[in-house]
Amino acid sequence: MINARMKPRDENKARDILAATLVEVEALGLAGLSIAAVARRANVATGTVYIYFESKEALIDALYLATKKEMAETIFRAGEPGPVEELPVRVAFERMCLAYLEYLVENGAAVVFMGQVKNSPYLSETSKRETSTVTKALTDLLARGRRERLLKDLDDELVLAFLQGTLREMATLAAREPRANRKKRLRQIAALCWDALKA
Amino acid sequence: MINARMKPRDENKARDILAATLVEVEALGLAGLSIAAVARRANVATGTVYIYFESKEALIDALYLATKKEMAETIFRAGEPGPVEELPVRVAFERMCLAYLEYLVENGAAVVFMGQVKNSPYLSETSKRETSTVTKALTDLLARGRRERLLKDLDDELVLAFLQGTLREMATLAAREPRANRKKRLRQIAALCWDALKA
Amino acid sequence: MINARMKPRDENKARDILAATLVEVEALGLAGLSIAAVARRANVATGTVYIYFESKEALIDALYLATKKEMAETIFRAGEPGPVEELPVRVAFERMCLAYLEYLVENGAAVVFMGQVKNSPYLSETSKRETSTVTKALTDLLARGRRERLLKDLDDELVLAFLQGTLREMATLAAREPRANRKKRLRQIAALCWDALKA
Amino acid sequence: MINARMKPRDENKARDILAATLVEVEALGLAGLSIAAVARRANVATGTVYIYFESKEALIDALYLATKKEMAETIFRAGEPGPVEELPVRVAFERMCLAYLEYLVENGAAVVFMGQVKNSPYLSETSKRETSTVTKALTDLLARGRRERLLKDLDDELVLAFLQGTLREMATLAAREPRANRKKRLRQIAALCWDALKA
DNA sequence: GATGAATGAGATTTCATTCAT
DNA sequence: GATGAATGAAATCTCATTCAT
Repeated sequence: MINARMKPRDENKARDILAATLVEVEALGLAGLSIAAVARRANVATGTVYIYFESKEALIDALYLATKKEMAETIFRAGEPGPVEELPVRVAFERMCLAYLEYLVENGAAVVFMGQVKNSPYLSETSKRETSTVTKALTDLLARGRRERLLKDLDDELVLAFLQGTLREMATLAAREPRANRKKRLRQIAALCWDALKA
Repeated sequence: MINARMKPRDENKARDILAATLVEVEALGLAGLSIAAVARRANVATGTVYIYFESKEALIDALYLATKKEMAETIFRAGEPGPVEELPVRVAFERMCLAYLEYLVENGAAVVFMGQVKNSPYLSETSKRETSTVTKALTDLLARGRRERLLKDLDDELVLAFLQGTLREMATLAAREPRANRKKRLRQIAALCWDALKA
Repeated sequence: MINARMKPRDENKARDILAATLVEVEALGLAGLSIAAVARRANVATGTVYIYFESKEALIDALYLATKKEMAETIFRAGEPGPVEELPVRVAFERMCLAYLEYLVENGAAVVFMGQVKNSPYLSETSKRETSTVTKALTDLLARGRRERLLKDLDDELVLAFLQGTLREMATLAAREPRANRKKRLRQIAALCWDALKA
Repeated sequence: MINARMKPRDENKARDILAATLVEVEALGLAGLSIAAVARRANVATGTVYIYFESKEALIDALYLATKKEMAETIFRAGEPGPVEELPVRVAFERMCLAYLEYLVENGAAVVFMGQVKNSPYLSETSKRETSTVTKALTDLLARGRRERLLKDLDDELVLAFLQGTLREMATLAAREPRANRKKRLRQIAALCWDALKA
């Protein structure tokens, strides 16, 4: 028996719409985003978008949360297999940096989207606050690094902002590079970050 | 005697409109920008905006170029008084970082604007390409640093992206800090950058 | 089954909008034409006009072509039933004149519209050139008339311009006449034209 | 002593503005007419137009009356030197037709303007009614022609409309013709008109 | 649920007219 | 009188959202 008010069942369609939104924002920016274009790219009718998302704002909000979560999980999974806590700090740090960089390079659209969405009138206050609990893996590592006198004694907030800014910008650069050089380039970047933060 | 072919009689008005645009974009993002709101904030009639700028696109383009130029000049002036070429590399580097950071902290709106405008449908290709010639002061310094074996042997492009991303992100952080701590915090950041790049 | 790529579902609506445009232009001229007024008269929302016609220019262009086609077909059908080629030249000529005159009298709005639209900034060059192939019926008749030494030896272009100008102007006059006199008046006009052109 | 409320003294400027209006309407139609463009073409400032004409409507109205008057005078002067009344009807008729045709050929812009202005929202009712008293020369001639049994017994109104429509349309045609052929072509047209109207 | 035509509020842009210089 | 920047009402056009099918 299916409840008439149940959530729409076709979860693929919601995914298609979110993906289409990402591509559109990458191409034209948030200011150039129209629901009609999203629907066209997702191969659904305009009205269908409103079955899965209450409004344009809700759509953007949902994409924001989804992207944020995916980013965090990417870093988180960088420790696996095998618990991060047992690796030497430097190795774990480099793994995480590389995982995040690779994610950013492969997902340029996500980078653009997150950049656009901040300071836009669309993002709800709730979503802005929503801090991923998954960054915990990283802050734990930083704490350990400080304890072991390997890292400078800096606020988490500062370090996170540093990594955020650096990696995002440099991933954009690396994405333009030929595939062959890329691995080397990413390692270079990770080394840069370590040098910046090491005691 | 004013040239009959020049439209703007009052250069202040163009400035007012550009300034109003910056404030509006900071508040509502590029997607929330309306010419009516800009005009209201600049204390002119809607139509007046079109006397100074051909279209919304042209307005944004002009603001982009103006902001880019101002940013570059800020770094450039950091060497003065006294030619940068005679300072030790490390001192000159720190001066430039601090000058840029201070500019970014004081001009959060500009940071937001530049972030929004990239990947927007408004920016003309010409403006995107327009590279400030003023970054030369910085690249000269980097070259000197490499020659003196003080800096890592990295592409200018990579280093510029690194500084760009790091400083922008961290300036945003610093802007939220109480005025008292700020100076110290900015120095911390500049040190971070040096450590990242030093040989 | 309707092609997914075709926009107008309701062909009547396109017709309504075209008709409303004609009425508006008759009343206020092309210079007084506003899309809002057209929409109001056609009983649709302003936005709906843009579903059926890309722009104001496209709407006017479409109306121009439709009107031109209708005019040509009116003359063309004057020969039916029974092929024009078998009628005496004079009879066929008079039939065509009368048919065209009657059309013009009944469709004063079309006359006004065509007069306004020429030399307007709205008409595309393509549409201006688009010459109805249907005038062939008339030029065939003129050729036969010349062969039979019934008509003066004049360029088709000159004769067509003569009929065009004369009939349009006089139809406007006839339209103001009481219905009772009209038939007689139209015959008078057709006779005038024959006298002008006969050898 | 000059009255402060006197009419503007520079009559040339008024003429320039009227002439500029004519050219603009010929190029873009009445719907494409803007005061700014008129001013630009007349080499005056926008505001200056309003010194000589109360409003856009008044400007168009004035141009309408001026053009109408000029047209009538052209026909009128065709009889001179020497009173039309003493010439044979046919000769006088041809002279008038040719004079009018030549005027129309030389003044294509006036033809376009008059066509556009009819059925426009700009023309005042007063101006529409204003019938030139100068057409009297022509109607006198027509009356004489009828008395002498040279012309068909038709209403003046009908004949005037006939000539109006025919000559205007054919002048447009003749204007496109090389100068050399033109004289011959105009005679052809005048002959056509005579044949149409002769008894 | 899915569709896409229809809606109309609101955005951009134009332009007749005014007014300070 | 002459100028052209400034005005703001009104036009064109867009697009988030709704709704009949």
